[in-house]
Amino acid sequence: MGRQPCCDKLGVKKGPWTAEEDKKLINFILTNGQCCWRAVPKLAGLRRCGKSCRLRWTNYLRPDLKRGLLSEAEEQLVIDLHARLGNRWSKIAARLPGRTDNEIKNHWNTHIKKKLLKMGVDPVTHEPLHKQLLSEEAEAPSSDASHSQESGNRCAAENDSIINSEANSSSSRPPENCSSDDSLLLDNICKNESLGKSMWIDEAALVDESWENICHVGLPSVEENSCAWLLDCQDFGIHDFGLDCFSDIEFNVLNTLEMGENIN
DNA sequence: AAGTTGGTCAACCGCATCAAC
DNA sequence: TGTTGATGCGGTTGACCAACT
Repeated sequence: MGRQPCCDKLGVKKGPWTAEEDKKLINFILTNGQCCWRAVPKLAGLRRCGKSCRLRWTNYLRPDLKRGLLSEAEEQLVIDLHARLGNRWSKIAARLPGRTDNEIKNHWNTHIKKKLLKMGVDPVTHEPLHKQLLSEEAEAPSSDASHSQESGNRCAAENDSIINSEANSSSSRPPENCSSDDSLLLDNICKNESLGKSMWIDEAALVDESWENICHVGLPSVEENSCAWLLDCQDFGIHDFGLDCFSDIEFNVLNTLEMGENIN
């Protein structure tokens, strides 16, 4: 016998989350921590699938999430990482603090893809389109689509080792074999300190760090990302969760939120 | 003003992998 | 050690909104 099913399909609610459901989920996770998603809906009093709860938390409710469009530097980083990793959005997201795989995937499909096409770059292979046309002409016609996918995967596999070795290195020094594109990227990253830091940090460390902030510190320091954090709080209604670690300033923001909720 | 189209993004679906039994 | 469920991930869908006709 294996485990119990994650949720009985009967009576499970689907569709958009209400503010009330969000509150219940946040309250539960802040109180009990992030464990065993199967049990979360029941314990939190939600008629949702555990999977749905996890998704809602990781993609929308996590306090360390950034909001708004990706910056130029972030976008450039996504493009570079996509060239290395392919469509492995979770890996890419792990290197952009405060961004989710879903968010990056959406941004890629709606913005970056078009941008690259406009620039004459194939968003799948990251090769110039004219160059690709020439190589496709030279190849057998049956190998086109599968080839680009395959080469993308191969590229991703090759780059796994690159990325892993980067991650294992605690130094902020770039890899010695980086291309001119990489150098350009690094310039962008260096302009954005937080990005620069995250670029070389191990993924697990990133996750742990963000969770440490929530569980033990309560809030990031005022200097670091205070605006982003306060904006996040607006989405939460954290004052309802019995946390006493917020300053008056933050409560002012939360009052604003409350007004918004009353409208809903 | 009403209808249509296109863009955006939250959420769902299904598959792969891992781990519990 | 095989089976089965949990979890994570990428792909896809659909609701909502703004721009356009």
